[in-house]
Amino acid sequence: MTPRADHLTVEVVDLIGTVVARYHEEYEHAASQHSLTGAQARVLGLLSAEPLPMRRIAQRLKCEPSNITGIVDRLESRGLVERRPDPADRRVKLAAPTDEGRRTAEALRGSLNFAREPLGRLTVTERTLLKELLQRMLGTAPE
Amino acid sequence: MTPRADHLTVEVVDLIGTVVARYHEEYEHAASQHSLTGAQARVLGLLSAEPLPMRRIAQRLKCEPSNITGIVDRLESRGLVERRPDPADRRVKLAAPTDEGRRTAEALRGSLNFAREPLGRLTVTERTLLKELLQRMLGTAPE
DNA sequence: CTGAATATTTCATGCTGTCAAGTAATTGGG
DNA sequence: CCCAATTACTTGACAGCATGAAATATTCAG
Repeated sequence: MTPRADHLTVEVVDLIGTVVARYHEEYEHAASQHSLTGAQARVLGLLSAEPLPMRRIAQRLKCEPSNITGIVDRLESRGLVERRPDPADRRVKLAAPTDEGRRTAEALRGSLNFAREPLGRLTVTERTLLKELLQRMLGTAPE
Repeated sequence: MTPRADHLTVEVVDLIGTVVARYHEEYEHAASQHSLTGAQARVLGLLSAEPLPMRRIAQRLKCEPSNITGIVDRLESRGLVERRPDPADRRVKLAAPTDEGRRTAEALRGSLNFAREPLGRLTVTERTLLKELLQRMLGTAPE
């Protein structure tokens, strides 16, 4: 049942590997345009949607909370993020973007041209098809 | 012409982001099963296909050659890789896997189950379709 | 109220990555 | 032929990411 190492599957995995490499490359490049590292850009992007406790950030990024301390430190020292107390729990610190942080996050989204360049080669029908295939692959399809 | 930020494209980019995250996670996990880091596993995988000069490895991984020195140092200190002189050019050192390195690389490929798990949800027809879409997207399609 | 659990930070450590400088070997123009 | 430029690799210094263990402050449960 499970495709072991048949030729087709190997080809697809290879292609996905290429997509992964290309995506990373562009993400890092977009981040460095704004003097940010990839990790910093990811955290800033997360926070621009919604302020989060340090712990939650770590869960989203699947890393240790102690790691987030440093990343938020660097973002904070650039004035892109600030730590706010959580009124509901004094142990918790909420990381929230500043106005400049929000602007940077917005600019970051704009300069991530992975969306435009490779996907621009596909028609709307093809993009729809690709979406459905990826959803099924990831098990996020609505059945 | 280019899809700017339409809903469909954003969805597809999001899905690709999820694929990228999942792929990385599984790759790192497979590597750590063998006490290797992701970078070490990537280099070992490259070399298991064919011994390469340090410079070529750096080009493939898109990083500085001085970085490769350290990674190959660590692989060499574990007996997975050895440096050999290039008979044609005495400046060049070829990094080649040892027997154990080849065995580790083989085991690594086997334990990378990204191929089996998510792709297993797709039929052969769907995998073929996905392959073609990715090829077109990456501009590697045969036309 | 006390002890366990939780949220964050700090510290030590290792790996990845960059850059600049240094060594060794090759190559090409005069 | 020879010397200057180039190329391949290494080294050292430094920043960032990531982990794990220990410390602090706070909450929570019994």
